[in-house]
Amino acid sequence: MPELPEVETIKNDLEPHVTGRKIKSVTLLWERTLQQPSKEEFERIIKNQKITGMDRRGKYLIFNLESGYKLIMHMRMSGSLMLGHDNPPPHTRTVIHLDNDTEIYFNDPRKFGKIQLVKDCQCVLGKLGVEPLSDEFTILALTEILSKRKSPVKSVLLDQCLIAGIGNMYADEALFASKIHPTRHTDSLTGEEIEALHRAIQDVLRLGIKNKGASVTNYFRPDGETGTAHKQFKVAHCKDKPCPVCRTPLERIRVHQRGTYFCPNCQKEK
DNA sequence: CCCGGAACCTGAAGGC
DNA sequence: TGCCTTCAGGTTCCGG
Repeated sequence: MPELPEVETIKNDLEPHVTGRKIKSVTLLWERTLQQPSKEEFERIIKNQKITGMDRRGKYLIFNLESGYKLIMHMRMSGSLMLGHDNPPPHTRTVIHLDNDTEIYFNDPRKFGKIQLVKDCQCVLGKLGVEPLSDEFTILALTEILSKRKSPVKSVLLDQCLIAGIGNMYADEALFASKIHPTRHTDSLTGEEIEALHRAIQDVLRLGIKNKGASVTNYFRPDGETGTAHKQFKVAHCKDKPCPVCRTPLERIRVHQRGTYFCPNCQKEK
């Protein structure tokens, strides 16, 4: 499931191959992937657009087009992008044909992924919260974010309106690294714990990017390689393994409707 | 505001 | 082997 480090990796891998290229056309193989505008309008607007660069915001991937339009993608659960020449992998939902005979394949087995073509990003990205690796994400900013909710701390980390880009895996990793139980309510956290959480969020995301993302399920990089971030996960998807710190068997519970991995010894409920 | 649950989907995994 | 059920979790929407 692509989260911030996976999307950042896709962006970094893809950008040098597509910047300056012109989009000849786009083939929609599963039309519901396109959220807006209509198919006809989309195909008309995108034709012959030059890609001037790429950006990421939260878990969204953005292709900047010469006309000012933005092609925005969200991988949701199982989406990935691949580069190739006339060899779309199974579950390819959209093909972007570039002017050098290269093709970008939007591959998405579960069909949850979304593509949008808009003039103004704000209608798509406007509600997103702070970028956790930006200068704006200070300890004070996190303190204010946490004070806005009285829900379990994991729910807050997953709320894209508050902090953009953290998903299930990196939320668990950040909570483990800061020794905070995932169901702890935000109003019970001490200043020290908030400081530790702030650091942990940035650490786990940076490490994820450094390792080119985590390939736990469907995630592949555009060259078909997997990332290696999951190999360094301490708790995410590690049920019944011993805690790397204290050897207590890790547990899996359900928080915010998500499978949540944690160490019952290192991350006490109170 | 907050929470729980359903919907969107398919492939993998587990039970029998 | 094969059918069946359950599970995986990002986002949106809906009801309480």
